[in-house]
Amino acid sequence: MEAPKQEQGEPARLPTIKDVAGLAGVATSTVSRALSNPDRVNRRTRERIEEVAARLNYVPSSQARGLSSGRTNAVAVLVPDITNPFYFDIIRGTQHQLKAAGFTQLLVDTEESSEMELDALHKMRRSADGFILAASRLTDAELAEVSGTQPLVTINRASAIAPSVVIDTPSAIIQALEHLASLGHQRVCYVSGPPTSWSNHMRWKVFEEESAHRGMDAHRIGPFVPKTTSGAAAADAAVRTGATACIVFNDLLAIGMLQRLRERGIRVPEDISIVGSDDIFGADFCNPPLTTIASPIEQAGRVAVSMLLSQLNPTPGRSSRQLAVMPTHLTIRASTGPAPAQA
Amino acid sequence: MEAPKQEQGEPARLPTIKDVAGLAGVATSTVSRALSNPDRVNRRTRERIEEVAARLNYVPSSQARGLSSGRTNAVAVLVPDITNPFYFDIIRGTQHQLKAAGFTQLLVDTEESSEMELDALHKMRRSADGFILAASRLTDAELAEVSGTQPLVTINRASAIAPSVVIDTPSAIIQALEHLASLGHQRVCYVSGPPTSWSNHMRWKVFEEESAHRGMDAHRIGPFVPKTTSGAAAADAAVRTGATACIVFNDLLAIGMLQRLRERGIRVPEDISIVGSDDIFGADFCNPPLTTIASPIEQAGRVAVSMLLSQLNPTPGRSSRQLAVMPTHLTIRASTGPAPAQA
DNA sequence: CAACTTTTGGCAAACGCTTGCCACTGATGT
DNA sequence: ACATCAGTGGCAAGCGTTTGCCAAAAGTTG
Repeated sequence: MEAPKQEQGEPARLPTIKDVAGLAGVATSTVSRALSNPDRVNRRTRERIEEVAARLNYVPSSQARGLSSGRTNAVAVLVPDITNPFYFDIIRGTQHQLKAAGFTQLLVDTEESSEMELDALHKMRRSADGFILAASRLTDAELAEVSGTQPLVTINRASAIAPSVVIDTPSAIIQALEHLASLGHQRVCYVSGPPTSWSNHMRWKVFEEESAHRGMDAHRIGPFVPKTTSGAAAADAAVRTGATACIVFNDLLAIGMLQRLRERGIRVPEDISIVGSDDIFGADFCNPPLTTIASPIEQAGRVAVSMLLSQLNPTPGRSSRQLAVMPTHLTIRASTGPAPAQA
Repeated sequence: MEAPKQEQGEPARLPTIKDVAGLAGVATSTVSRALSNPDRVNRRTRERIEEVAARLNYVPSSQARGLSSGRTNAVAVLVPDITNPFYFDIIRGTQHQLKAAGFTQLLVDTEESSEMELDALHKMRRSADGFILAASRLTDAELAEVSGTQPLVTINRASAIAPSVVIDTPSAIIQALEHLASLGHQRVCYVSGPPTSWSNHMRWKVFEEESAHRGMDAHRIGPFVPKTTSGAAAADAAVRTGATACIVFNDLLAIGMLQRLRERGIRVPEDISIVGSDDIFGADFCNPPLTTIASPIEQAGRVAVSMLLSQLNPTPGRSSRQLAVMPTHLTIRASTGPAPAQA
């Protein structure tokens, strides 16, 4: 494949603010202001400058801009696992909102590791104006330290320390248990995810309390890596508890369980009911379609961006919001059904 | 939520190369070289500098670096639809490889629009060293123009113009038709995707040729927006052609069709066989699991990055590769089966 | 019309780094 | 002993913006 390398004859130097200034007959400072601070300059001048800029196809260098202004117009979004559809939804949300605000999104996969998370936070502190931490794996202390240094907002990780947007887990778990109770389930099991996950912790806590409150028999298994591949182990463990219904840390794991149960000939929902969480892509068309705790994840991403941005340039009047709670609702599909008759 | 705003007392100016130079007793230029061009400096000096840098927790400003060196160490990845799992796989691949090479990934959603694509290409030409265009919607002319200006590689869009990595579509379609033929299908249908998609174009071309070659009766329907929501229309149209088997532009659409067919009580594969394309997340657990044309998409992303990087700093010896073809294979699951007996 | 106050635009100093060029030091070759 | 040279390190000129400060111009007021 020796395709001809087409070389550019002209190095085609990109036009700079200087070129614009020259052609418009003003100083570079005026061009700078005309473009980023329009009121600071006479309308006529501004229009002339804009015209020249457009003609030259001028695009300011974000590098230079960042260097002199101290702002980068970029926000880093840190997710534990870029592979997980759940985060895709968040990424979609942040991407959308950031773009709307003229910001660039820097996507980072922290691979479920708090070290990588800290490292990224540190390495990028110069290249991003702020951070969005999705499902942070940081300890409270670490979070506090980082939060003191740079603007950030967390998703699915509440703390008094940093602004955060969280899913209304308690309500979700309660809804799910209510649903299961109404189907006659008595022996229920929580299938847990990563031990470092705050939301996993929350879910179990509420699960435990609420099932006790309803006089249900609560089990817990795990932790499991929240991937479909861990579903087999989770399914086997779940069956072993004798529970007739499971609430699973997330849909990925739940879908994996579904597959395993099917392999083992255990019918869902006739033999065991499964409730997932997050309503990710695929939850509606797996087999059987998954009953799951749905929440507006993409919107969570958007809200997080809004909170971050209002933190970046604070409106003197009102202080920016410190906590946003996203509503949840149970989406009932075919993976939950009446509890099997007593054996 | 009036949480106390914790203000930083000390502005905590980040250490610069100057600070490091000061403490190490050398000039900034030496620090710069020690850090980015280690051989240019004495080992002892370098070690001292490194020690100081580590102690100060120094991180070079990518902005300043970029400004003076002309390189940004960032690559922009443009995808038509960030919502589509297919691109997630690509993004995963590029992300992984870029990170390994110390590059930052700038993710852009072009929303299936060639205008947005061109715009991004233009606006970001200063902030990225190169571009990866996944399933570009650009015309040949546009692509040629852009390619002349900045380093880029395309994925799933071959052209003599720019380096590209493509999926081996012909082989894939042939395999699929072979599979269908061996199941006794005679009347087959191609369900097409976006008209601006090069790969869609290719698939149909090969489909047409190969089915003619095999004496099969080839139909074509569409174009459809490649999302599950278009599946219903596609399914209805497909049924109407009387075809007993469909090859579908992508899995998203195929999964949507599966759902619709199920609703209509048309059995897959007993009444009609469906072959998807891409083997995205979900293709293995939908109902029925989808027979699909699988290819190493994530790897395609990685290869694209490699090609781009070798284009960025060319090795004098060998010219960088202009085309990479990713192998494909048919993953047979449960959505294809013997053709129904003649009506 | 003088004395102010706004508006508007220019000057030049950063911002933090890279890099071409030069100078110095020892080592090597003759 | 002298010229040469590779290895090191410093100087200073950028890179393309923003922005504080100042001055000229234009508008307002009494």
